[in-house]
Amino acid sequence: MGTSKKEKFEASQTKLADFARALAHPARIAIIQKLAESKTCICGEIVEVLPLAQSTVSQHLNDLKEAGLIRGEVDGPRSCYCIDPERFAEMAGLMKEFIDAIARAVPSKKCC
Amino acid sequence: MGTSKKEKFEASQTKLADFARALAHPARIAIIQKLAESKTCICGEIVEVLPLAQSTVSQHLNDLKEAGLIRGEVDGPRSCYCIDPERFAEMAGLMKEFIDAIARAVPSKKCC
DNA sequence: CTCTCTTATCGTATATTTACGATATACGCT
DNA sequence: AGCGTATATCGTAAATATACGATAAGAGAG
Repeated sequence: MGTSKKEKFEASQTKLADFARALAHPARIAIIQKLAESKTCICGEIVEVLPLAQSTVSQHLNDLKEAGLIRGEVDGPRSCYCIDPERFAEMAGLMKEFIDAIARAVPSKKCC
Repeated sequence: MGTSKKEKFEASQTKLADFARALAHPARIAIIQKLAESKTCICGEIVEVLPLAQSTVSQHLNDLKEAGLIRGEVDGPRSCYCIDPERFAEMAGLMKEFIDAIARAVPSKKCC
């Protein structure tokens, strides 16, 4: 019964959760940071930086691609990954909106 | 070999990943939103809103507690959960910093 | 054409997450 | 003391995530 019941929630909540999920591993955080700071990126540079096997890094890259945060073009021997600016901005907006809404509501309260 | 190697990454990356992990499920997003909008919260109201069993909700609440985002005081039959303002602000700050740093670096680039 | 280099995919092992029902616990009330 | 209500915990099952080595696939060099 360990099936996730994400479809029972509001779309905005699921979308935000998916974004958070994509960031829920330090390797994926590191990958995004690395992609942001370097211009044209190949996978090799990323593998060198991370303390993980090449296949594992490739899997994390694929996770980020499925989440829509990065785009990757396979150019034969070396492939080019880069951040998808529109999608990232969309996700970032959702996250900030969420954070601000909570922060706005919370400080006015005394617990119990 | 499915052991997570989080200890091999930078502390800031791991911390951000942990925060994202806490938000990586729509139920936990919904719980935080509900806690923010209601004053003194008891678990019962949360269980009623979510499409999940009581024990599952309790588990999600515990996840959020372990992440430090909420505090919970067990008051016998009804317990009081509320958002931890300092911790939430800390996490929110980290997340915004990350997002802004990426957003600042990305738009100036043409991919490949 | 073959060799090499780079990245992706497959197969597999283990850990973690998600979920539920059943049970335990803790307090308030009569 | 015993009952009812609300929450937590336990036990368990299934799905997913994490990681690695081995292998495949694809382009360029010789």
